[in-house]
Amino acid sequence: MPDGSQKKPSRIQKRNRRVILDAALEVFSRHGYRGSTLDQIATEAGLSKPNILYYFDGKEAIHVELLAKLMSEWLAPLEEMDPDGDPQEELLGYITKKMEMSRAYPRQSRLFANEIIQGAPRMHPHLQSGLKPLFDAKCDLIRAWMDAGKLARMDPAHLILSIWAITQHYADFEAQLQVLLPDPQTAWDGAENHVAFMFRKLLTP
Amino acid sequence: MPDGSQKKPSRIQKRNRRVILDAALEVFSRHGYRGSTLDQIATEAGLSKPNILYYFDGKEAIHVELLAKLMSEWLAPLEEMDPDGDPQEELLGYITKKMEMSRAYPRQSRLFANEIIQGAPRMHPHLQSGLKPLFDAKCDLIRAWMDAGKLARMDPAHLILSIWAITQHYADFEAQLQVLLPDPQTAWDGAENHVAFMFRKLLTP
DNA sequence: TAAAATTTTTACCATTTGGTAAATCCACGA
DNA sequence: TCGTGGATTTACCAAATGGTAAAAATTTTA
Repeated sequence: MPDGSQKKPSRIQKRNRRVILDAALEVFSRHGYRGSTLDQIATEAGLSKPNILYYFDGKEAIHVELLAKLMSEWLAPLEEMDPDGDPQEELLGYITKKMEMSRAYPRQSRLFANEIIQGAPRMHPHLQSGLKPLFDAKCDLIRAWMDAGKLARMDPAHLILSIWAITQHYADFEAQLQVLLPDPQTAWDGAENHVAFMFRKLLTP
Repeated sequence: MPDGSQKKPSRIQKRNRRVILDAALEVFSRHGYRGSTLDQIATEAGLSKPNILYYFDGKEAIHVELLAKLMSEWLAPLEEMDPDGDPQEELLGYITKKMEMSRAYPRQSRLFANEIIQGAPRMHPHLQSGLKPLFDAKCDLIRAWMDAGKLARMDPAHLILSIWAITQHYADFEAQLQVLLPDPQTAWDGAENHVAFMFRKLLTP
């Protein structure tokens, strides 16, 4: 009796939960929570709808699990920013990593964007308890770097927000990009170059 | 017999179409196309569902009309960028105007974001025919400014994309912002300052 | 003011949606 | 190999959804 149980998951259980979550990510990231249906997810997963409800307590449970997973994966690179490293290299490294994530995992980025645009109804607690403390800590770190004269002085909070804005944009607005910059390879290379150039110039004291 | 007809609209017709479009903007911008229902729009508009279908051909027709309106309003400030003005002031003026629009009309911004994130199914032609030519023209203009040594050299396309990314972010991710920067007044002032500072430094040769 | 036209409501409908109960299938250890 | 518990399907619901037909109410016009 799976869904939210605590027993050790069997091989088939692990496989199907993974398949379902992957299908759900595909669907939710495109249509948002309310715009997605269990039937779509079931079709995408190659399973029947009741079969999906055998593994998860319901539509919302799947969404919540995806968001929780997203949160930890998405925050990791920010956590890794080293207070003892070179400030500019640490920040630029973070920016590069975020760009790579946008390119490699656009679905996660869109899942997050959808949730936030819709007012973060299911993610609000996670933002408060997970994101906020880390955000504040990193703002302090960046401010300290600026105080030490290692970075140009500016508002650390808005600096981080700009980084998120630009890196996420390339994932979330892919459809627009494909119209404006038809060759994806050139577009991504150009994007990474531009973003690195932009923030290097901005951060240099 | 309204909906898509051509006769001169009566006073009551104009008022109700406006009320419906405003309600639809509220709902679509929050939940996306598929996540929104006619009942929600009807409630928000203070009209009955059949009454709404008396004024519009259907759910999709409302959405399409909103997107068309959005397109022209959103492109105007970009069009106004004057080739004969001072390059830095023109670009910074555009950026400021976009920030003001994000603050004043976050619903339009979210409507657009939702549509693009979902793959631009209804807006793709508009992007191709409306946005793309203007985008290319402004890229050429900016490149010419750079060639004249008036702006730091960089990829004009990605410069414009960065501007859009950051200005839209403040509208679309309002829910996140409210967690990270709880005082809205301070947040917006800080945002406008930061964005102006950032792009001034970036653009200065 | 009465007829004509427009606007709104009432009463539906077919389909979709999230979800359930029970029957059936199937893998695997004794 | 056979029984047992986990996995899957079948057959359903009740509610929600986009939409329609026609009656009723209201406004405009002659």
